[in-house]
Amino acid sequence: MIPVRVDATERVSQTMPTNSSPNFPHLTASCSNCGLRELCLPLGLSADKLKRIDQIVCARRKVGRGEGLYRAGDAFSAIYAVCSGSFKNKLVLHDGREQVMGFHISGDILGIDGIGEERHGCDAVALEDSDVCVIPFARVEEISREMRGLQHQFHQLMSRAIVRDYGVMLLLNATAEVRVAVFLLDLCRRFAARGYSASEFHLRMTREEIGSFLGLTLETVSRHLSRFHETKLIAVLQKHIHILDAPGLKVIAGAMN
Amino acid sequence: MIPVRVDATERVSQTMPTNSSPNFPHLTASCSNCGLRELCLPLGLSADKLKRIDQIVCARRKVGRGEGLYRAGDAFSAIYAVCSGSFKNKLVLHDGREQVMGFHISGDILGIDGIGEERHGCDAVALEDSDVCVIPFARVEEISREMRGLQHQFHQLMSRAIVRDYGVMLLLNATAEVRVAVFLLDLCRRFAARGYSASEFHLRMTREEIGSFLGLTLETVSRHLSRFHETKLIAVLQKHIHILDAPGLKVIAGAMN
DNA sequence: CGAAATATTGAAGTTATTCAACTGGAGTGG
DNA sequence: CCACTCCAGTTGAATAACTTCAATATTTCG
Repeated sequence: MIPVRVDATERVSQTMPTNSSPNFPHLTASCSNCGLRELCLPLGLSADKLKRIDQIVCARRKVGRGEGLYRAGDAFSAIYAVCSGSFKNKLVLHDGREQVMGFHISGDILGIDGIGEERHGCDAVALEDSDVCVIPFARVEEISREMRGLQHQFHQLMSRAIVRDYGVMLLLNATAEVRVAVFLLDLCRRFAARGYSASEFHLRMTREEIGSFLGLTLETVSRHLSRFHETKLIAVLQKHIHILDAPGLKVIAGAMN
Repeated sequence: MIPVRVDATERVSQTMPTNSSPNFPHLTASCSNCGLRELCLPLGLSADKLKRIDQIVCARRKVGRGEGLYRAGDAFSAIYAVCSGSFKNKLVLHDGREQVMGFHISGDILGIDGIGEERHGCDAVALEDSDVCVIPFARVEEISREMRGLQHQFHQLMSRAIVRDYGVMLLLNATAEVRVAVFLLDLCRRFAARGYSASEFHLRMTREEIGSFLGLTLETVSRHLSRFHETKLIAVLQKHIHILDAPGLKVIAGAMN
């Protein structure tokens, strides 16, 4: 099935898909029928193993735009798989400023930062109306003890989160131009992996949130987006982004690693 | 037992301790007798459970100063617990520059970034002659399936690595002065947790390596160390650091979170 | 519709980097 | 043992990059 370009607003606000395209998760809280299984926790598990972990998801939960899924300090009991929509992970600093630690879209797992201290280490806030699968962590550990496939998959998932963080650290030592370029390309890559258009998308986050994540001011983000627009690397219209010259962006981003 | 101030050179070059102080790991590759068990993988496990995981460590390995424990791209098969000495984790960028991702001392676990892709994601290089316990990862998973205590401990360890990375990301958005202050205080804290002096220590890494880690140039690191020296927050003599006014440093560092 | 939030753009100011000169130790070999 | 060299570190001056402050435009949402 060839992924078709779908308007971002349509795409993400559609909570009840009418087909079984891999782009759209079923509403049922069952991994074996979920369109996201190749991106999410069950990645790489065979069909019969999938059946066994269907019981891992305890419930679906809707989170409205701007609502929190969990907050820093909340007792940790479950991790969450994003089914639809998107989230930011953020920290509120002592002076009230907010630091964005990452953005998450469908297929991503949220909340593993809570395991270490038995409470969540940051806030997860929905950037739009979203759905998550609630996965009680005790159940992950329980089934992991019985199924080495799931156990290993979960370990890989945590390890990859660490490697991703390495990437963020690298990013934070690059110039503002490089940071913005890498940010855009990273979004492209993630959308593409989900069958969405990699060349055109809606930013669900504000310039301020992007800036916070990239360690820049919102003005700097805006300026570099404008510059990319001027140099015809992208077309920006508010939150609509159209990638016109991905190779060109990659040249800029390539200055990093 | 009150931790006594030990000269850093003495402390770290001493490979065969003569007592059973918690400061010094025994040479035997057995967790139940290891002085680091409260900092390392076995943290929180009861004595009888400790016995069961004694088999988890496969061997000890010595790594000479400047030698690599593993390199980015190496096939992943084991994680490592630092017994003595210290390491840097680094990435070599396409242009040959080196990016330091972190520093690790005794009790720290190295290599978990390799789980996700089955190969190591960065280089681990000894900053001085060091010893590690080699822990085959297959054995970690195997014993984890049988012992929920170890399983949970390992999950917490990975989760904490992620939270630590959050801290690094925060740090990289702070001013150079704050970064250097936080770096020093973090070293203090980690040394103190191991029973070493928190107020006086030897830096095993160069200014360039500190700068790389903190996202600063070596000159900027040097300048801020000098400024802290001038303002009597610390006394610097080459790689010897004496913390004179930890509260003062904390005030500066506090500007972060 | 109107208020509040978000985004853009310019100018001035601050901070860290770059380039460069110099100092001091550690290690080497005569 | 001393001279030599190399590497690490310090310090200064000029430059570049990002931030801050400010004004204005645009959009979103109640």
